[in-house]
Amino acid sequence: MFHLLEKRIGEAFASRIEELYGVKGATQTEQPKQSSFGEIAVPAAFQLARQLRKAPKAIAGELAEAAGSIAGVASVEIAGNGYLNVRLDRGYYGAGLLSGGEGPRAAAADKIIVEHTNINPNKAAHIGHLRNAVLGDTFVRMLRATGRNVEVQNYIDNSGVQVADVVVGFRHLENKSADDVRGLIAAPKFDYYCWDLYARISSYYAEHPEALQWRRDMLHAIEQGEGADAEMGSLVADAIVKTHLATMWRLNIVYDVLPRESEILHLKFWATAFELLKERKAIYFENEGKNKGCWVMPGSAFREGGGGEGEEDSKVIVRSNGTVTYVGKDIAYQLWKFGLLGKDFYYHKWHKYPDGHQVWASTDQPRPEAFHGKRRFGAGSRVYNVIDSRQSYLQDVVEAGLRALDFTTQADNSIHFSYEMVALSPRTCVEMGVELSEEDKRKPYVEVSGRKGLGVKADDLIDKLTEKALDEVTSRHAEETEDSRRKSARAIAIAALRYFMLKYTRNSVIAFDFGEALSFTGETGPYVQYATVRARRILGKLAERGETLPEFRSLLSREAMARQLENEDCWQLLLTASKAESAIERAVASGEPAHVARFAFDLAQGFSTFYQKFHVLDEPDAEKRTFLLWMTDYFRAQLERTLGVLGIEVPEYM
RNA sequence: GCGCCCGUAGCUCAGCUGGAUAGAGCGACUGACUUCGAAUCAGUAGGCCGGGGGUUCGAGUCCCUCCGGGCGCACCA
Repeated sequence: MFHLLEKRIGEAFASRIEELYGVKGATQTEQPKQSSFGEIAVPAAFQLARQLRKAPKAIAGELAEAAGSIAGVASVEIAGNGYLNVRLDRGYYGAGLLSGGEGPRAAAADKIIVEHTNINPNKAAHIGHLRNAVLGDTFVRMLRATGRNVEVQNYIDNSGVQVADVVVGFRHLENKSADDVRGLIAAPKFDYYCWDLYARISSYYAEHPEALQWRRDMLHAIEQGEGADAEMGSLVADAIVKTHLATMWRLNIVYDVLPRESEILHLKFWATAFELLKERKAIYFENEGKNKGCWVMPGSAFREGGGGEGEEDSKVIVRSNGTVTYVGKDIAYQLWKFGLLGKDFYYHKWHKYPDGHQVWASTDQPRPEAFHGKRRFGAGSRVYNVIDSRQSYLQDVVEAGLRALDFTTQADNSIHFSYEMVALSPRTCVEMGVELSEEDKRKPYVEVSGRKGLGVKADDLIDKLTEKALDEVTSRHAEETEDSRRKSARAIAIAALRYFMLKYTRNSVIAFDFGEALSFTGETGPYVQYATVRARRILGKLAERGETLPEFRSLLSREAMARQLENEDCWQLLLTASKAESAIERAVASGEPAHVARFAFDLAQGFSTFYQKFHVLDEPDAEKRTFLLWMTDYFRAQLERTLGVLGIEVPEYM
């Protein structure tokens, strides 16, 4: 509703401006800082002042005069030195909300691909990965909530160095056979086992550089895809991917398809991309200098303002030994995402979630259960790669690759959805018993490192949060069964975690601190849940008293709405609650899930004041009581909807 | 050296494409549970938005510069 009026008012003034001054263009609207100024402000007079060489105030006067009547608008006033402040017709607005407002939106035909999570399948997920997955998943939910068609991909680098290292660990440090590893996989916490093993082999390499030959051999064996080492590699990678999906499922995060690097290799995606790059002269063969014998992309392709004719700035795509680098594979993969490669994977069913959702994984052979044609993956019109900002250089190269191939539109639609890293606060390091170097102690935060095994594992954090939530729930609801209390505790823990990961904007470094992450008061997920639970409770009490929810539409006429909304508190609260659509749309436009989180908090805060101020069920005046009940139900619906976009569930009690 | 990001209240952070008197949470201090649940609410204190220039009707927001901090800049992924 608010969204609708913003648009209508903007358009109305745009057409008046064109009529009066012959100036075309969209007219922007704002939300005034002070509620006493009205609901929507139009600063158009300031922009026009320069072009027309006229005082803003005079222009504002003429515009206000010409405004005429706009449906839903009560008045237009001139304020300050040229603002146009619009006051809405409260009865109209309330009645509009009651009758369901905006109507359904048209479903989009084209597909947006969001790639997120992308954890190396060689160890347990940690908090850094959580930020990626929560950010990606929430953005997906935002896009879907606003009618977009989205496909979620989780790229699995199952044939890279990190997997190879863990297999080297099993083979050379532990002398394990494939069956030994199968045994470990069957036992709990295989991902934790690998976490430690990975740290061990990393430090072994540091002390015994000659052991790096093991890695090279292993990498080769895994890439070939044959032999005992390759078997162990896929065993490890597949098992770890399963643990990652399980961890993410705890957080309500699911995927549609898992494209795997092994298939990119075996199906020769790269070979096709390579031919294309050569043909269109996006890369060239270097005959001299330090990159002699390599295929490279000139630096001028991806660096601002060029500079880069020199070899210093160019990026190797194919090494002198003929193997392709990571970026090269990524270019091939990106081409596939846009359906530009002329090739596709085969797929098989990888995993079915408890709710029935099916995840597919790529495979290099046709399989009986594979599908054809109809529901192909990839071939999106826009691609969001959720990857931390440290990789922006490589992302620039990938984009430049598309551009060099003349896929300009696709390059423009390749979006690096970047975010800053999650580090550890020094205090948290101490709590975890990590010894810090003198240098690290002076830093504001310490970087997480898989190689050093330094980090907070995702499952540990979720467990810790759940236990704390369970304590809180138990202290209030000792009468409930353990199962029931655990169920609430899980929802609360996930809310705390997801909200914590979302409340910071993307390019702010999070210095992870247990104290802050474990907080359930103030601007947190549980706070928002609490407001929702309370709203539901009021409606629940109504039922307990033997009453049903009134027929709002017949009982609350437009006049009744107008009467009730004369109350300034009610009006302001309703206004806040009705901005969900507008807030989500704005957050999509700015690519900032934190804005949705912020809105959820505002909403919850609004309801909390409402709850405090009005005793709904004890209200003696019949019309007012009906109105307050409607407000309660409306808040409940908006809270639930917004929490849904954040991937947060509402517990029955807390 | 080059590129990107950050610097706003004691702490952690918001501030949408420049707009009216810069906002939250935590922490501190006052108050409010016989009430639809206090994981809450009402209130107080706390700011030269890192410094300095500029652009204009107007700058936390844009440009330049300096100072502090972080991250990148491999024939690693």
